[in-house]
Amino acid sequence: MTVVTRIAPSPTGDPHVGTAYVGLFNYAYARRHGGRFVLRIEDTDRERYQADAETHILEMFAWLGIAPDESPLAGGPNGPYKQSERLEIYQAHIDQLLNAGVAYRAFETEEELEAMRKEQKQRGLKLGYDGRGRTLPKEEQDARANNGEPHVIRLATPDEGETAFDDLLRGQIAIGNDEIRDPVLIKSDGYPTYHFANVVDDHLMGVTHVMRAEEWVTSTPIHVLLYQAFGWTLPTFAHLPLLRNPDKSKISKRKLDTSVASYREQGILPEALLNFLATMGWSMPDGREVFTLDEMVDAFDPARISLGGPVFDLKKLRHLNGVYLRDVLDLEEVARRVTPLFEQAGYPQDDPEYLLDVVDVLRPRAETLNDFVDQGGYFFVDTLDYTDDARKRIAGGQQVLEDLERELSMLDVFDEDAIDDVLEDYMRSRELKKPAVLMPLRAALTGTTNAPSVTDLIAILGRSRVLTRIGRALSDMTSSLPDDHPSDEDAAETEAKPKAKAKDPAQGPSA
RNA sequence: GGCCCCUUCGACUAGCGGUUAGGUCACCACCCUUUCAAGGUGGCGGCACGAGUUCGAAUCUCGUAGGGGUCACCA
Repeated sequence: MTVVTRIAPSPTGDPHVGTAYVGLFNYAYARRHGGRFVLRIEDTDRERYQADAETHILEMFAWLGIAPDESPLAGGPNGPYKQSERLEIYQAHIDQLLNAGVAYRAFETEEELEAMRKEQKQRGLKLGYDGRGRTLPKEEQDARANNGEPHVIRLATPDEGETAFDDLLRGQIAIGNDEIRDPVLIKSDGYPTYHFANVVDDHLMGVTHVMRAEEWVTSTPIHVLLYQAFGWTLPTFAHLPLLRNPDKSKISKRKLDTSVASYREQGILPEALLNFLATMGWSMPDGREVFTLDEMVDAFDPARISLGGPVFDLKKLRHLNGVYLRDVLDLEEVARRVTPLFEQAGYPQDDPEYLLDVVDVLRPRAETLNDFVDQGGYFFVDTLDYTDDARKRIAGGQQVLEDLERELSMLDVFDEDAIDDVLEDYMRSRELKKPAVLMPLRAALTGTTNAPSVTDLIAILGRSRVLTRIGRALSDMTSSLPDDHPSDEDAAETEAKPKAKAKDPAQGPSA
């Protein structure tokens, strides 16, 4: 029997990391066993339905590189893959249960149900539907339904005994039948509930392994009862641990960023997100913590899933992302991915070799793709903004800058050795320490004090840019003497940028 | 609260009767160093508790505690 797994997200909002997580494990299991992975849209809640959510879910999986074998987009032999398009199927199946007397139509109004709960609370009884509608004769049920009276269809569940199932990860789980109230199968709007639709669809789509989040454990007996009512064989159930907020509660967007699109926008790589998610509850047999999707597939064994709810740790995700940026992806690939980001930020890219050099030198400092843009914009502008610190360094090193502007202008070959020689000679001849020379230079070249090696900067920027930037830093300083007050260092910090900007136009004509 | 699941460093985890309880992130220190990183070295830190089984328990059993989930015409 070929393995069939599925992910069944409901289109109710931004695609969730939990969906990606469960999808990943289902995908890995199916692939590992040469089976099929199905994506089914569970859009039976018309209240929470969001029109564009389905597209976003599909896009998310595409971005992650998790390709379903069957989906609304890919199609497949078991479609349609949207529950809203399968209403006739549910209709036919509910009729079976109705005719068999396993399900019944219930006509209680919301007020009635509320009153029932209230009374249960007062009398200290168990909360939940008490099965009062079961006694209504079938003829009467049908008559009232034919009359157009709103109603739901419920499953008549046993009152005694217990319903058990085997969980692949947890062993046998048994729940008393008195815990299972007659659950609604078909809502009054005619749409099926999750309980009903997922059982019917999983069976019809040939799903062999239901791997889903732990929150479903206690309602699994309902599903078991349904499988039994239809006379279908049970799939294997595997309830995955729930991703957690830092406070250990079930992951939620109130406490954590749960949107996959948001991580994408922050410059997180799909490979890194997947790798991170994979380590939430699962581990490689050899202990490796950095591995690809394919490597996970090859090694995937549910027996290695640990059941404690893993806390979603942003810091670790970011670190892993950094590892991918500098150790896993090659330079060209990183450059390729960062190109559109630079362009969106207003730094058109027309020199691939230059970009490669820039990425190479920025890489050790980047945790996300966005870091390249945030930290490396100065490579691509003609007019720099200077931070407050940078201005101080420039102001304190004017002589150095003047000297080096001259020295460098006489240099023919701008390679690292030659640059180093110039700098070394200069420092030696003036008996200056490295920081005294390099920091003003770094500030003049980048507008900031946090940047790569000065030698690298000079080599990458090249003669023309280097001389222009030094010259501009010098003229900028001489025309802004008031900035040199050494006393108001901290207070001026937030003003630094606007000030620098305000002054630029004044120097502008040459640019 | 009832029911169900879970429990190894702060976080993610390895371990599946005999280990000085290992690794990763974070944190700290040192090294490297030209700033910021990256990198290197070292450190801090854990088997929730109590019984039992056993020659021997992080590993098996049972209790207790703690955490989580679930009790909808949402999934």
